[in-house]
Amino acid sequence: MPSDTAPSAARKDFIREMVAEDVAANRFGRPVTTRFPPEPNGFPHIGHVKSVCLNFGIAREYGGRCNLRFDDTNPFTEDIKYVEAIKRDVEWLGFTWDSELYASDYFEKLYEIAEDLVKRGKAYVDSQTEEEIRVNRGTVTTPGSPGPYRDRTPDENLDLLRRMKAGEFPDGAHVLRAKIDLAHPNMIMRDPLLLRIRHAAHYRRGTAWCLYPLYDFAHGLSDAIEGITHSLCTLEFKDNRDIYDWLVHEAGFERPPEQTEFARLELDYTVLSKRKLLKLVNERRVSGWDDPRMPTISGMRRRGVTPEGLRNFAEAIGVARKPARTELATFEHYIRDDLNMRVPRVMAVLNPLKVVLTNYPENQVDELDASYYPHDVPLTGSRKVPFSRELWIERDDFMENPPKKFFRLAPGREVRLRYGYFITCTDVIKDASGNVVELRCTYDPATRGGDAHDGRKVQGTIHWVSARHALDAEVRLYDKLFTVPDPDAVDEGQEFTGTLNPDSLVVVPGAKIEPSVAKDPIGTRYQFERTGYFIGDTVDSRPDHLVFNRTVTLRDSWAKVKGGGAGGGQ
RNA sequence: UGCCCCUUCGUCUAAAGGUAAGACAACGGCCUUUGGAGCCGUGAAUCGUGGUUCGAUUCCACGAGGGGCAACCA
Repeated sequence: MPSDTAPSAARKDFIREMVAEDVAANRFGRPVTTRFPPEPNGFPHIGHVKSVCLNFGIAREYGGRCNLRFDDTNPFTEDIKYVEAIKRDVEWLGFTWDSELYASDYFEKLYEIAEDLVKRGKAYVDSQTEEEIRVNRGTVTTPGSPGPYRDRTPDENLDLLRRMKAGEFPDGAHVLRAKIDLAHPNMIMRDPLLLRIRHAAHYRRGTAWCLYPLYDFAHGLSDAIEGITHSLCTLEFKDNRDIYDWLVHEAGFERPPEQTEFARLELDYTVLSKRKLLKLVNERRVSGWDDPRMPTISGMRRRGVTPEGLRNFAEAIGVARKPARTELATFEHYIRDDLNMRVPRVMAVLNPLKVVLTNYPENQVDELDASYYPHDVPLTGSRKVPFSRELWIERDDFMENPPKKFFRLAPGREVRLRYGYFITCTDVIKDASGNVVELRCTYDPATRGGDAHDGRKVQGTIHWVSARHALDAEVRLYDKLFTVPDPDAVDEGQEFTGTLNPDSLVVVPGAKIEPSVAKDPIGTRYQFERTGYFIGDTVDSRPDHLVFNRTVTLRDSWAKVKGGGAGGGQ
């Protein structure tokens, strides 16, 4: 194992502390074994990243194993396409599972355990309606009461159970319940349901099997069957731990897994419930599960986020028992931090303003050297960028009446064109309604490459592209999907979709980009100098119609100086 | 209203009875052919009240606040 994956002595989270102690004591008598247990009913998202990094990370750090197990116990909601998405995304994140397993493969084993429970009087077949079961469970403040079927004999229960399995009864006619205590202070323990009848097509089991285990019955026992040592799950399963322990004990497992709960990820301006994400997809609020605005792994991948950036983020936020909400700035920081060190810089003008260099020869073209990386990124490489008499610059980089701290182009002012020449604005051309439509500038031939050999200073450096050589591009500027930090916290009767951000996607159809990108494969990541990080869209970009997605903006300290809104963009 | 869990800078996470630390964010400066990056610096927290102790963020009690649980979902 490489030393850099070894658990560091300091700053271990409470789960790693526990695992380290268990390893030292050889508590389980087997290697550390964890699992990532998604239900295949949706695409995995940034919240799953936290869990994946935790489970696979711990297995790697302690020389153990981590399984990928699909908790596929509900035929109504699950689909093979989600299995495929989950596998692809976990691999893309950089993890390899030791075994690929399915709870649906344990249905027979689970059934055997169910028969055993019945024979020992620990479980019974209940034939109340769903409504009756709910009513007789009581409430948080009042105890439940036993239903009329609770005292059926083991023989009677066994007969019924076998006939349930044989498919003799319709959905909902009977359920198998653990016989524990209808007045238990923990609601979960009030005779929890174990098996229910579902005459439905399961994506793996087809229609041959009709007895589906519920989460509580399937999860802990699946863990135990697989020899899991540390079963890590989110806080809302804390109360379920009682039934987890009860079942693995009743099933007779030696040194069963131990469940430990941690706080799930909550991210500002983001929704992470699969139900809500599905709704966004179904109602076409987004283009699909992989819409770059989605917090799904596939959406973030299409947006240009890297696996390393995601992993660094997951490590940075840590793991604890306190429910916690992370600021978007934290996420963006780790994404930028990773991109900064790896992607080439190119020049693209999103909102073009024409510049004519009046002292530059009409048909001359200069090929300028431009490094792909700034001085402080330890990567090398460069390309040639064509320079000519007519250029595009960013409209925001010119102001006719600039305020005090504006360092860019203005009438009479000199700026540096990145990797090009110093230019000075001599004339401002306007249309009939007074809009600036073109600038006339002069360039200084002695400043080729951007160096003033006489020691002259300019305050600003701006990006540009040669008008004649520029490629047209569509640029998609993505911003946060919601306008409020906690879109889940809507008033009673309100839909969370009411806080969707109408400007979460701004399409810029007429961007101009330097020609060097034509040779790069679709899906190449760049920094557009002074603008942000972008990626060629893997779905819609074509050589004759380039499309770039903004991954994240650069930090924009000018936006703060200027006042006004900060540079947007998750 | 019953049971359970949680509470440390604005945010996230450390400190296992002994100087409250780091990251993100903020602010100031330096540097800069990206108003990027980097570097340096500043401000910023133990929910409250008691108790145990030489000493409490840590242990205990009570209170307050937040969260979870009453699906044939997971």
